[in-house]
Amino acid sequence: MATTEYSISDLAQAFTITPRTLRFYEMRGLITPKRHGVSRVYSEKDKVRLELALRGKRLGFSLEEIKEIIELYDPSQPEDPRQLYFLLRKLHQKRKDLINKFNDIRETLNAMDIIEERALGTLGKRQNPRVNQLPLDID
Amino acid sequence: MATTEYSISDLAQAFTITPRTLRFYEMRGLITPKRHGVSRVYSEKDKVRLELALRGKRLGFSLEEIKEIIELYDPSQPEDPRQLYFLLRKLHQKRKDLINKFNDIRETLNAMDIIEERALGTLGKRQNPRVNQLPLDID
DNA sequence: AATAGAGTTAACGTAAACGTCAAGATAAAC
DNA sequence: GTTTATCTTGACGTTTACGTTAACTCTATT
Repeated sequence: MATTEYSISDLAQAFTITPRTLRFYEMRGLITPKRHGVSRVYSEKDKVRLELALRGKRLGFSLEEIKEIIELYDPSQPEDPRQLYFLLRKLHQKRKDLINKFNDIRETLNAMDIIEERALGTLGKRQNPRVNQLPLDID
Repeated sequence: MATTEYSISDLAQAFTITPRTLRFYEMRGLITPKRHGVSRVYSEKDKVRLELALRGKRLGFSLEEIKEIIELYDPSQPEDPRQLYFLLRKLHQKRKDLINKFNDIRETLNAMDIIEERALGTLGKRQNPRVNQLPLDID
């Protein structure tokens, strides 16, 4: 397996962010690439963490919250059951956060449906109500 | 009907924000309460707009984006069909934004499921996989 | 050997979204 | 009629999440 590695500008281009963002995320402890001499070398795992970070950002999480979420993904499984239980509790907490956001989305979409119907009504048109508001493959 | 009205601190307490936030949102054009003398008086409609704003904030929208969303809700229906079509296009755009966020949530939840299963596996437990990750009353 | 290209740290700048005084107006309560 | 509470408008401060030079280093050519 060809353990792929990336330079800072590789990742920056791939995700249309700037190198500065990657250095900043590193400063905040989100990603910690190894170094080749002084230059940063990003692994596939680092890339995954970056993806997670950017998803979190799109959802409005702070970098601190994102760091907590990312740390859940750490494949270095702890042996200590207490740490595992701690992980599970954190997991459930973050799941709640996400479900709350999901509900916010749903309510906003519902309200938008009403607006659309009203607008369509004013336009004198008619159409099948409440369709395609969410992708249907929810699970 | 008892057209309910609210003071700035009424709304602040109700939503656990500060008056400063309400004044700031007004400055940015999100809410425009009428005045009793010099004091702000918030209507039921203003309250609704505030709820929308806070939902948008929880989802990570900027105040500018939130303003756009809120304006969609304006019950003063335009007569001009071109404006209505414009409204409909905007509506679809915002829906897309929301659906993107929804997909981000779903992917994060899926990844969390995997982590949980791994942790439970390490704990030597077993359980019904992939349940209760989202509220079931999606529509 | 000089030049270009990509990387580095350090430091200051900035936009967004408020927080935090300060100083005054106003209305209600005593 | 004066304290008390609540409001107002500035105006400056703060945190987050980067942007933007600046000054250097290090290979990699040419």
